[in-house]
This record gives sequence, structure tokens and C-alpha cells, in this order.
Amino acid sequence: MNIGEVAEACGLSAKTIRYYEEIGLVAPDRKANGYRDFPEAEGHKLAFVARARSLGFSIEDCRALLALYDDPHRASSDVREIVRSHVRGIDRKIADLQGMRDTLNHLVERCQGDERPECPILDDLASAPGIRR
Amino acid sequence: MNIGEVAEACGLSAKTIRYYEEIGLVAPDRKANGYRDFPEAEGHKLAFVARARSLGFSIEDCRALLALYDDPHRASSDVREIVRSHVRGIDRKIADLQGMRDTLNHLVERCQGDERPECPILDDLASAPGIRR
DNA sequence: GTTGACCTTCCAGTTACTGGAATGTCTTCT
DNA sequence: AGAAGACATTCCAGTAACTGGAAGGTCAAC
Repeated sequence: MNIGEVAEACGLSAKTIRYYEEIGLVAPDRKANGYRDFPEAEGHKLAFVARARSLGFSIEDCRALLALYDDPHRASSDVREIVRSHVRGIDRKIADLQGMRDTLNHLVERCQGDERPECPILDDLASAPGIRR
Repeated sequence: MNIGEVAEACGLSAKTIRYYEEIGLVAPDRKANGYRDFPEAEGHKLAFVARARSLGFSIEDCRALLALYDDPHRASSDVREIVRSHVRGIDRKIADLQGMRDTLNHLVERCQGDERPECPILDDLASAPGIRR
């Protein structure tokens, strides 16, 4: 398969796939004309990575997951540990974002949002801790 | 104030403050010996940016907010629009992350997590759409 | 005069791509 | 045979927002 076809099949751009080859996630063959040639297994790997990326895994996580995927003697506990650690990271991010959102919503509520310059939002930002006295 | 003192006061690293100068967020004076010298107003700007960054605003948002902060004729509606748009972005991120977390939690539940290789998580990743048949 | 803390600049690296230029190849149409 | 258009190739640069490190200058204290 040419890069365009495999890109279409797995939902990644050709650019991204070339990048994945560069960093060693996949290793397509080459045709006589220099074009990449993706056998089925490499196409599967790309689809695997595409799905993992869409679930927020980092490239390094993907690399580790691919290695486990390729290893018939893997322990499913290894997979689960990667996933659980990733979920913990997601939970932290969600909590951070919710904190920001709550703070911002409070500020927005108190701001008139009219043509006048008075603005509790800017006042809050300007009274950051460490500068107050 | 030297960069170290102002860094201490606003909770940013000296490196970060130099970077903020480089991109034009702040413009400290210089002493005869070449050291940066931060007058009070610049220290306040840095604290302002530090607080805005901690609320997830991009550097470009910070630049816009600083400009409004500096403008006595600003309309508070301008500020509010920036903030509301940022909150919408945060909400999108939270929704994305919650989707990922829910999917991952389902997968983790179904995985034994033992020494055996069978793993519904890897099976799911491997059966990404576009490759199924 | 020398240590140690502080400051300076500059360069490189991070994450995961994306865009673009310059060029080569394949297929199809006339 | 030649030309057009869709594909492919490589390489270089840029994104966001810093962070780390090297090599060196300055300052205050002992």
C-alpha cells in the first residue's frame, strides 16, 4: 500500500505517517521507485497508534503499547498499568481545568461586560498573590 | 529590582521572565552593568501574566489582556469576551478528556490485569475503525 | 584575592506534528 | 511522444511556551 492509501485507511495524514516512520514507530518497506510500501501489519500498527493517540496517549506510551501488542508473552497487567497511569494524568488535567473554569466563571459573573472600563476580571488578575500588600 | 527578586515576588522563573521580555510582554530597564532592572509596573505586569497563565490563558491572550489592562478607555465587554471564549475552550477540553477517561475506564474494567497476555485493551486499540472488516 | 551567588547571552531540546519548497514518478489523455 | 495532474520523495522551518546548559561577566563578603 502507498502512503496515501494507508493514510486514508487509518485516518492519519501522510505527513504524520512519515513522521512516525522517522521516529521509529513503523517501518514500511520501499518499492523500487523509492515509494513507501506498507504491508498489512504496518497498516495495523498505524491504526493502533491512531486510536491510542485519540485516547490521549503520548507517543512514548504508544511505543510501549505497540511493544506489548507485538509481544505474545506480555502480561495484561503491564498494559493495564500504562492505561491506569494515563487515566490518573487525565484526571489531574480535568481537575485543573475545572478549577480554572470555576474561577473564570465567578469572574465573568461579576463583570458587567459593558462599554465601561471597570472590570473585576482585570482587577483579579492584577491583584495576584506576591504583589499584594 | 533584579530579575531574581522579581522572580521570587511573582512566582515565575528568571528564565521565564527573560523569555517574556524576548517576546515583548515586559520591557525592563537596564542598569549600567547590563543587569535588568524591573520597576514596579513591570513587576505588576509579570504578576498579572503569571496569574493569567495559571488560569490557562495563552501568551497571546495574556498580551491582549495586558493591553486592555493598560488601556484606561477599555470596555469591560472586551475583557469578558476573551475570558468567555477561553472558558469555552476549557469546556471543550474537559469534555474531550472526560470522553477519553470514560472509554479508558471501561477498557480497564474489562482487563484482568494479570500475568496472561489476553487483554481487551490491546484488542480495542487494534480494532480501530478503518481496519476492521 | 578568591569564593559563591547572582547576572548576562546564546544554543539546543522538548511534543507532535504541520506547511512549504523543490523535485521525482505514475497514470491517463490527446 | 508529450503534457497534465495526482501522487510520491526529501529537507528545512515553524509552532507553544518554555527549560537546561555552557561560557562568561559582576557583585558582596570574607
